[in-house]
Amino acid sequence: MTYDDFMDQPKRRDKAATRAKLLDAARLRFARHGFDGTGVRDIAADVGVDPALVFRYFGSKEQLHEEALRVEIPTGLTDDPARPLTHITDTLLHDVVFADWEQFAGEHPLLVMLRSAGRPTIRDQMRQQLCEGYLPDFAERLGGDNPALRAELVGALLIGMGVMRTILNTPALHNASYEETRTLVTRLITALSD
Amino acid sequence: MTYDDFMDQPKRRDKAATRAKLLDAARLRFARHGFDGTGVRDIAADVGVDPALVFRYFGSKEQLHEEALRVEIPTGLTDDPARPLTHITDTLLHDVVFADWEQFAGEHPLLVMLRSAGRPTIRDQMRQQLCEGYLPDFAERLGGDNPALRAELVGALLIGMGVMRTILNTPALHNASYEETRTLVTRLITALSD
DNA sequence: CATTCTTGTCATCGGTCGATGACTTAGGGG
DNA sequence: CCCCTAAGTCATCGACCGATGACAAGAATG
Repeated sequence: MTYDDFMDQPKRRDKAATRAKLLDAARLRFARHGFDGTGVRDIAADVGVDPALVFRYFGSKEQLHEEALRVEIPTGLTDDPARPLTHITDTLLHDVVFADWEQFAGEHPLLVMLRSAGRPTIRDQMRQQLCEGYLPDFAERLGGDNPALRAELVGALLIGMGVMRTILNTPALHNASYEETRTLVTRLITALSD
Repeated sequence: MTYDDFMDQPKRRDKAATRAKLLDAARLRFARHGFDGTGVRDIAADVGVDPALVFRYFGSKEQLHEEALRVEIPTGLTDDPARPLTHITDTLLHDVVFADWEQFAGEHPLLVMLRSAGRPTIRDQMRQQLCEGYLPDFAERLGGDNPALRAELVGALLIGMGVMRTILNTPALHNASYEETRTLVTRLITALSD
């Protein structure tokens, strides 16, 4: 037992800290088992605290879920209008499909939400993040007729890859390196942006 | 009230018929609200029958779900080895993404399963149908190095389009015609199969 | 009409769920 | 040292869940 563990032993009371711990535990549980598969008692038990605190701090299980899965749209990705689309999709491929989001059990928050897509509120939240956060930047750089549709195809490819790699665990995508996948995806994107 | 309705009135007892009705109702409920969001009481109420019959006929809610969402892999799609991949993806684009599966609330069974992807058994069932039913035929026709990975990219595109169109309801894919989507998808597939 | 098998119903069990409100205890300021 | 506020606990509620087994009623058979 380390010194810090020993200092934590006498259960210091700290609202902000326990709130944060609850959020962390909720992220993991929701990510692994979805909304319906997770109980407030489970989350509270992970933190070692009474389930009633969940409702005191977050109001309801739904609000806890919303706050736990809220994710800031990464800025700085698209602020340079001259940055080519393939660079952006490279980054997204890395962050959405290949990155290890340890706070979300290894998956990107968007994919985590998909696991709870039975709830209409979660579906709406997810569509909003997609349509307002990512797709406009795709469309802006794609050109051609119906750039919105082409942008959604790009989004569909990334979402689908994420689903297959981290939810369904299909073998090829699971074993493929980021590099060899990137070259194929780049080829697809350029084919879409004539 | 028609003559047939009148004949149905005295609740004729017919095991096969009520079993089938339960399966239909289960399909709709599971498709709309997912596994956890559906109760056996709901399904039985749709049919106008006692919930206990679900367990008598199917054993458990899980087995009912499995049987309700079981879907035969369409044969005749890939039995001609000379049939080009783009023809196959055209068909799949039509059947998986654009077709209206009225028995499944308008969605393809694979997408319906995704809504209940919190359950490990359902995930496994879905991966198996994908990896054994569709992807090998893709890989066989794609060529290049790592055809399995390319095949999974094709699958990812279709799955992602289905998710965005019928689960998230993104506007462009929802409003796009099958034809204009098909030309874009064809371009993507050919770019992948050099 | 009586018997018998099948189809459907009823009551209920044990458990889990989200949520509430009253209670206890820790800890810092007077 | 006491006291008051805030952090955490406890008991419990009402609803719903999947599942079981005993029972009633319809249909087939003689």
